Amino acid sequence: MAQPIRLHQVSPLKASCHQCSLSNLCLPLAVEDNELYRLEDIVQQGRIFSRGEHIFDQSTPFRSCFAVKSGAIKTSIISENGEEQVTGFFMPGELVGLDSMGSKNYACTAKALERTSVCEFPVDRLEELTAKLPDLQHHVYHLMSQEIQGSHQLAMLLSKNTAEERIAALLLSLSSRFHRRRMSGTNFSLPMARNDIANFLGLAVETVSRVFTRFQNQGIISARGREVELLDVEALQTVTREFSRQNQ
Amino acid sequence: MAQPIRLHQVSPLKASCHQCSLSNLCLPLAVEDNELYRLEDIVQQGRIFSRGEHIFDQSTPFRSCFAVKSGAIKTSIISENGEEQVTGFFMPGELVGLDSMGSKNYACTAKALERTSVCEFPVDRLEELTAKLPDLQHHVYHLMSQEIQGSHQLAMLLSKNTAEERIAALLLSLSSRFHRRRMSGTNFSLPMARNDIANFLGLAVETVSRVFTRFQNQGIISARGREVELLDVEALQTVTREFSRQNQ
DNA sequence: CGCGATATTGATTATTATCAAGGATCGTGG
DNA sequence: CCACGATCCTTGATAATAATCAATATCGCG
Repeated sequence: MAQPIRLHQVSPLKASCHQCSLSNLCLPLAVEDNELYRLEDIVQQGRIFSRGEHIFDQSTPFRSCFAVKSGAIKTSIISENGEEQVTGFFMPGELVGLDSMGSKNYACTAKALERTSVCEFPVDRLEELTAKLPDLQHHVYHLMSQEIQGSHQLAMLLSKNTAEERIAALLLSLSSRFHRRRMSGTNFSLPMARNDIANFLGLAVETVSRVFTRFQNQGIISARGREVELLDVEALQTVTREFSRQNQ
Repeated sequence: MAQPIRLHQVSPLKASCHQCSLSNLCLPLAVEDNELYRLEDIVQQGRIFSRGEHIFDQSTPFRSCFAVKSGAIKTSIISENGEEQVTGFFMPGELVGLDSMGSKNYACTAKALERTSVCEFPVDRLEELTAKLPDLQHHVYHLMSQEIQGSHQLAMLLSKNTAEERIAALLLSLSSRFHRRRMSGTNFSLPMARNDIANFLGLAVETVSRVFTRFQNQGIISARGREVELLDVEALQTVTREFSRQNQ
């Protein structure tokens, strides 16, 4: 039983999911230890992208999903007229490209927000593997449904909430995602520019700026550029719920 | 080979995908004829829901996906404060519940907009079957990714487009979905109330009403209640692209 | 036929976009 | 290491789209 595992680990091109600190967030989460070699077998050792580089481009042939190992990625769709909509931010341990599963071409463009390393899962191999490992298949379904749900939440945010509520929600989301990686949930560095935040939340950059300063004046956060400190998480949570108070 | 098929078809509780007029839109689309019995084997003959009835409720245990056979369904999520967001409309041939795949509970509530019949696919059996039929697995991935993409498009619509553009886009979407079923794409009956349209598109009901009358005055559509006729499809398409013109 | 739910229309308000300008920060090359 | 340009961020003034408030009209159903 141990033999085949070793055999696969020796290849320098294969990632070692066993040793990855993100294995409890990423796909290995759904794979038994003694089956992990099968995942390692299809993973391609990640390239490193520097800030601004594209991991993949919308409408080019869909080949792989990518797990973020370090850094951060933003995905966006471009409409026929060239209008961009940021559809998501992806942090270490998160899987990019699920919105293209089962499609011929990538449904969006993925861009590194900072120096970013990724693990690559070729989809043909991934589909083969999910057919063999029910738990992995279940997990992929789960991740995809999570992405649908997240997108629905975003739609809700966009159509029902004020600028302050949207930004509070984003800050809290980032906070919990940092926290999950055992990093500070109150003191972190935003991987994205104000512009990306604005686009993602359906706001103008100026509005984002104004809300940041308003939150600072209220002592809820402290921000210098991309460095953010959440001084009053409860207040932020209140802001996201504020809407409901007024309406009931 | 023909024997097992017959054997399964005789059960009165099993749906006959073979004979279903929607088999080219629904899951059978991805299953070979000689494997179709396996799908029929897990399908539960659809119940019929009258207008307003719930097919399933958010936060109750996730058991099944449902294919719409006739009628129409709306899905919506309710936030902690009771705020509702309509997340989608489902027409015959479309699959409801994918946003809950891999989850313990339903992620949304599904409600019949009119008298609606459905086919039920229990997820445990469906997951088993997708593991055995690679084409079906691929198709489910495809449908889920389509739902992610649709949701991203909605986010784009909500954050970047005017009321007129949003409504034009919805009308065109419905038109093409009717057309796909070989029904008129220019003369149909809206399955949902103005309220649902408004909620889905992030608008106030009054705004929806106003846009409808504006479109009528411009001779683009003709509407009496839920009966709609698209008089000038090109004009509608122009409206959805109007935004781009102005910005470049 | 009548009631409640749904839809339309009008007047006013408010949130956020847009326009405009200045200030900070970053990265690069001299 | 500093200077430069470019990008990014902030702040202010004004404008516009759609929400809200309010009232009436119509539809659908029992």
